[in-house]
Amino acid sequence: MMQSGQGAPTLEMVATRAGVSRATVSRVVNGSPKVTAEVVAVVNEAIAALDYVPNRAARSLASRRTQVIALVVPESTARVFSDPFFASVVQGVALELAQTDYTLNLLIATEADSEKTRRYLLGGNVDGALVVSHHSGDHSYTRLGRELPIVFGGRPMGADVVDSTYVDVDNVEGARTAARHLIEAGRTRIATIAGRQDMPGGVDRLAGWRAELELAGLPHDLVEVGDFSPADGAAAMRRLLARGVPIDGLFAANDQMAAGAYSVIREAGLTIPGDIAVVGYDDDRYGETAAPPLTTIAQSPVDLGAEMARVLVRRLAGEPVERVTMMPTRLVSRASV
Amino acid sequence: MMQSGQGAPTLEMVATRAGVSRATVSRVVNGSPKVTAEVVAVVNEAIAALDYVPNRAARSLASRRTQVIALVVPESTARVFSDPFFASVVQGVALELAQTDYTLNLLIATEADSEKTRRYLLGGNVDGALVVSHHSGDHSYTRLGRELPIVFGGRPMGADVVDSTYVDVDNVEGARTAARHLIEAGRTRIATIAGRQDMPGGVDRLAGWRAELELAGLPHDLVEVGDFSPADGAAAMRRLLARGVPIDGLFAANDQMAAGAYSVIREAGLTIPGDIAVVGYDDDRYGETAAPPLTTIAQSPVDLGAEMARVLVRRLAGEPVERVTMMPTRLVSRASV
DNA sequence: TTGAAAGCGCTAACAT
DNA sequence: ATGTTAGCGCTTTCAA
Repeated sequence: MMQSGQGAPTLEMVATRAGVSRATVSRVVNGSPKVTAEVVAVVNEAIAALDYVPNRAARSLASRRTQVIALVVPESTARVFSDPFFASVVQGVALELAQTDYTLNLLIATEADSEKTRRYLLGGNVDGALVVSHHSGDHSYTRLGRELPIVFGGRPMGADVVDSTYVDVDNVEGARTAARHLIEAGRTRIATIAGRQDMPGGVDRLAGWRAELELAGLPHDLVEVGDFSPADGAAAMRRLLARGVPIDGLFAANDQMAAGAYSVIREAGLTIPGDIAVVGYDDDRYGETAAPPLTTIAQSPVDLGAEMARVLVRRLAGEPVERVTMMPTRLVSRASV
Repeated sequence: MMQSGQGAPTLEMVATRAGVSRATVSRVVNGSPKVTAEVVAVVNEAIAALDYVPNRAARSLASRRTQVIALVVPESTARVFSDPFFASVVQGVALELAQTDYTLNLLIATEADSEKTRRYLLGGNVDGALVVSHHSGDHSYTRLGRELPIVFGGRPMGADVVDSTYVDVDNVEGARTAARHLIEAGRTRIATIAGRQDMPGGVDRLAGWRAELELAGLPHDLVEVGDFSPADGAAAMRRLLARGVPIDGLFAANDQMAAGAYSVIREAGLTIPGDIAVVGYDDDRYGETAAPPLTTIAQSPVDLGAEMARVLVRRLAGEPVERVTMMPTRLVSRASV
């Protein structure tokens, strides 16, 4: 099935054909500066003629570098993997890494064999790792940061946060913007459907909402928590309405929960934004066609992923990197406010 | 923890500690049947004691197998990567592969350097590849099937289809089920918002819808095509309504377009299912909380991904595999019909 | 059933 | 600036 000739051409074959030593070919392949331009040309010609591609395994074995970066998605996150946010982060990482010499190793880390994942990562199989959105529970990955270069996506929650490198969307600022928008629209009884409080995004968005309401001297006790799913958003909205107190504004910690809230608001015979103005978070594609179109806080998960990859690659190259990178958010104003 | 002094423990260290040769340790690690149970035990003890993890590069170099499977997502697909369907397929693949000795190499293949991708795949970097949903345009991958074991996700559209191995959801049957459901509900003027006709899913779902209407002796000319996005679904619905002919049933080729159609139907002052009964496809999480909840055709993209991985792994193991595997679909009946 | 020995294709000192 | 020479850690005949 695999043969197109007699096996792949080796560096040695290139050397022979170019009339130089293997070491020289290796230098050319790795872009060493100390090779004559003429020699480089001859070698490259031979490489092209033979359609030579370096053997990763051999290269890795000899150099003790794998050129592999693992993208670890904890299973708990994978459960909401169908959430476009995570999918896009993965996409961003893949696209960025494609520009480099690194290969992407996608790992769904089930909690069952987290030890296996640990072993794998520390077993010299990868040069570094990218870990997306993990909860306060799995400190294992924050710990790993001491033995393997790791860049987290989203602020890690744990004891070792102080010396972890991470890239995050500015959840606090995004939530403040959302709350401010509601306040500027004249709303005074603003509720929020917060996200899981064991996830940084859940905590930070709630904190931002609260901070802005406090600043405006408005009450900030209309809080219900959901798990980021539409169904839970609907349930939270139901609880909010059941409190029997008036509500004229709502900030949902993500668009999926906002979608759930929409249906409950409608069921209750209330209008959006007439009775309740709504702001979501994430700007996933459904908000656009919702009725009314959802005002939301946009971030670019693809950019987040790409930035994580960039930071790790720079760090692997020995360059100094900032420990924290914040990705900006922006308000997408539509008809729900 | 880590052995003092040098880096990771090597097979040789295990051999020394267990008092056997490196060859024997290798056999144990690879599960060779011809090693005494006692020896196996001793070796495994040493492995555990040293926290030994085989070095992939060395293993790969010596065995001439990479133990790497590439998951290729054409960029055109990645654009709709935020579509939960693809994200879930990726998840399924990752979970399945985690059960094996294979490593997942995720590749977003940009059309710009498709040649680079080709080289990479044929350069001995992977043992096999999984390719998801590609269009009629990129025959490159169907061709690759001759030189590298490949399993496609979704029926490949191209000249070499006949000798490609693929796993697909049964789009034709799913669409027939949707149409039948609408017919059984007494609808007689059933329209469809078909998906892109350069994608197998688009073609097959349209064909299934048409076949079922023909069978029932109903007209099947109410067709508009969308690109699977909510926005395009809305546009298609607008065109359908603009025809000025009565419509009492709608089959959307995916839930995202159904979501778009919903908003247009509402805008037009029509009710669901009163005026128009709607059936979607994919059962993504929004359908549940739509108003009214969307009746749809469910497939399991995670299972699809897992099955693709399973088929490829079996094939790499030299076992005979079925060229075509069809994953079942099922009707999820909610309030939109 | 086990061991000895010869590489797998490449990089990295160290020489020249 | 280029070549020589050892390995990197493992699998795999081939013998014993």
